[in-house]
Amino acid sequence: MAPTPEPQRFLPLTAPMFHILLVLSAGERHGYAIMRTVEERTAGQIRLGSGTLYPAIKRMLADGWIEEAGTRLDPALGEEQRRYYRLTDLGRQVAGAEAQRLYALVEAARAYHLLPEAGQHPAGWEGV
Amino acid sequence: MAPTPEPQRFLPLTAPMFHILLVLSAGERHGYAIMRTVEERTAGQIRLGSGTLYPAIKRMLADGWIEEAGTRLDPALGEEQRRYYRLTDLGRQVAGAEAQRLYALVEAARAYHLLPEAGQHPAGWEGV
DNA sequence: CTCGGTATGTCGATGTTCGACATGTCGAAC
DNA sequence: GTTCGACATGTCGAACATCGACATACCGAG
Repeated sequence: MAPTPEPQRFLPLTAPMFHILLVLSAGERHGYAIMRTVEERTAGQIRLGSGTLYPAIKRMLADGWIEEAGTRLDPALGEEQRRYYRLTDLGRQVAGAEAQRLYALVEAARAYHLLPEAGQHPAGWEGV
Repeated sequence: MAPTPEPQRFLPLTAPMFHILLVLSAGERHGYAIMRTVEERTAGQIRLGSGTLYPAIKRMLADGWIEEAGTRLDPALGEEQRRYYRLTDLGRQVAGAEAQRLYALVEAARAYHLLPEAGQHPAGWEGV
């Protein structure tokens, strides 16, 4: 039945790992841009230090969740040493599987009245 | 504005910790019952070993998320050595804050098309 | 009387995060 | 011209949590 039963074996993901997959799902980025985008997206609430980010990238490459999109020599920016990464199919599947896991937890939390009722957005949590 | 001392400072929670809070939010339980309830609730997908559970309980007690509800000598069960725990107000707040954090991540995942559109439940994920 | 389930707990190995440090470039301010 | 902050990548050690295995003990069924 399941064409790809694999991505679940990596769950659960840690928070930093999921945040990285999340920003990469929106497009290619280099390491520093991942940091900044996460910080921006969460209004400064989540900050990835380089000691978290770069080892995480290394593991994701090794596990085939992401691949290098080429070191770009941006013509407008001198010759910067930036390493760009993009999600692989597996990476997107892992991110999707983790998102479904989180979704199920949120539903459970609602059932136990830890959250406002379905459809209602709690104030101040629009985009973390 | 915040009447209580920042439950957010404990976030993010690890998966085992949140599962424990989740089952305790439904009522008092002893350690072994927590294990079995989590396993039951997730159709056997999540299993807490005792090496995860008991140290986690110890930390939660120390941080005031849970409190001992008394060692019960169940009259029908001889004198069993069971330690019951219940959520404190702080524990419920921490669980709620974590649930909101997860909710925001799910919304972000939806915005990035990692999940089916709003309101639709992906098949086979009703209660994990 | 042995086996499986209940019940609590420790131990060591492993893996991840976190903050600090290291290195180097670039443009703007002074 | 040099100092400063932002960009950019990376390593290191300490701290912490999980995980599976092991330890202990009681109980009832077969």
